Amino acid sequence: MQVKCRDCPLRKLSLFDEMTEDEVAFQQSFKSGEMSVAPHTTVLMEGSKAPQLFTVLNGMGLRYKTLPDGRRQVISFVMPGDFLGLQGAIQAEMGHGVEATTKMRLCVFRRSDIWTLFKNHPERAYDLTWLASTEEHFLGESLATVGQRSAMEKIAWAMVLLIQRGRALGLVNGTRMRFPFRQQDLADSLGLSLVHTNKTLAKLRERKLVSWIDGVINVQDIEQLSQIALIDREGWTRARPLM
Amino acid sequence: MQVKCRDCPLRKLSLFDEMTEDEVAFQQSFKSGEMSVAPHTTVLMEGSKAPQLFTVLNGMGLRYKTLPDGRRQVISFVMPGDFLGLQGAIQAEMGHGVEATTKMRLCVFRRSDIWTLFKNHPERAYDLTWLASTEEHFLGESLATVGQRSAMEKIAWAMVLLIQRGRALGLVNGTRMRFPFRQQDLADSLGLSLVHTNKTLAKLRERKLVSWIDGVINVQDIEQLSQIALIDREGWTRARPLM
DNA sequence: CGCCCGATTGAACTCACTCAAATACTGTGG
DNA sequence: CCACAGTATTTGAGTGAGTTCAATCGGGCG
Repeated sequence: MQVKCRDCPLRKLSLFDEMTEDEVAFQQSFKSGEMSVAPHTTVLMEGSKAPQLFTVLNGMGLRYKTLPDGRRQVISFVMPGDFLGLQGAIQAEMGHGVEATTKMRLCVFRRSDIWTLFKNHPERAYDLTWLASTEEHFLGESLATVGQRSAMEKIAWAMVLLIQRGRALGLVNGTRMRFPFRQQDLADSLGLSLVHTNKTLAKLRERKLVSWIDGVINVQDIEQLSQIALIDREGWTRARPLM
Repeated sequence: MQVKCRDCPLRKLSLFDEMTEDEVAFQQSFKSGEMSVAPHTTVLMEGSKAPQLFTVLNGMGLRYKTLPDGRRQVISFVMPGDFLGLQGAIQAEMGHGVEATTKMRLCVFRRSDIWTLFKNHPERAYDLTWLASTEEHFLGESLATVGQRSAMEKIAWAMVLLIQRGRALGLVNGTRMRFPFRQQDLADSLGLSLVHTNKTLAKLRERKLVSWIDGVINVQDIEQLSQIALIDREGWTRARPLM
């Protein structure tokens, strides 16, 4: 029932780099299985050293960190094509947890094979570094947003980036995208309270810039949203490796 | 006048991994020179694709991102042993800028040699990924701080982490460490205003937990500071690679 | 039907921000 | 050696963006 790497639907997206026959073959051998999880399952635990690495085939989720007193920071939203668990494989342990918000299908790799990859497949090792480095880049953007932007700017920023990402993944229908999270999740990702997030979303809805109703985001005016969010250069549409 | 890698003073610190003869030799061949810069020099420009990579030999600086309207987020403080420019080498361009706050001496590497490294030195390639992944980890921590902690918690958190890092680098004298930044820099790193940063520092000084006067931090009660900051596990004292 | 969870709205509060001005320090030129 | 300008720190006062508390609404499900 498992998808062969050569038939992987994700590879067809222009968002992802072309792969050589050889690379596909190696990737296939690297793959140790698939995993399906129910909504609200913890895929990787904060602080754990998981024996596995994952690539998200479909479904959405989030990465998060919790403070000892329970406050939670959502680090990023997880979408198809995302590679999970690198920190746990390279470092002793994961710096954040990952949970599947919807049901999710994941491609599973053995952590212990990582070294083989570095030893015998330098292009793929390079790709891994690319991924880590890109993640770092994106976290820098998030940090700037959470640290410097106002609530209105934050929400607009998040909406623009989400829709851009969704578009690159073929998840956007016209101006609409499924977004199966709670307002609390968005609030926790931007360092805002739930109430204020709700009120700010209401304002953007009234102004007919973006709505998020019944789990569907509808971006009506991405130009103006980008302007509010102070987004200049184009976000993450560049081709990236797929593991 | 240049330091040979085998004599590199940083390598003597227990903070950094042991290196084999072979690794030292390669590192030496990878090294293309040294660079000294005056205080307040931009080492890497935001959005640029620099042809060089650096390891900081000594001096301090900061990584930052600026919004189109001038607001600035300080991403992290740069200390000796830090590896700079990986994003520019792997991605098309740097996601943040780097400036030397004090005068700084840097070890210079050619960006174009990166591929050789992946091809012929898998252990070092692994180390590079380690660094990127650790940076990501740390940015996650910062994000959680900026997004979730209160001003008092933020400042306490920053002071604890800085002193821990300084200690690992042998920059701490008893409880004191040189910290050649402006309050504005700390404020920009935590998403606080200058004024509030100043007042919060004053409170911590009155309570005799930490003082920061004349460019010197004096941590008087790290226990209580850690408690305020909600820091549980020990920070970054684990051994790391040195490039 | 009743329960639970998430979204929504109103109201009061407060933490952190902005504005403003004084003080302290450093380097420069006369 | 002093005057002056520019920069960083400190302090006070008033304001406001965003928080917290609280209550209601609405849909899905057992």
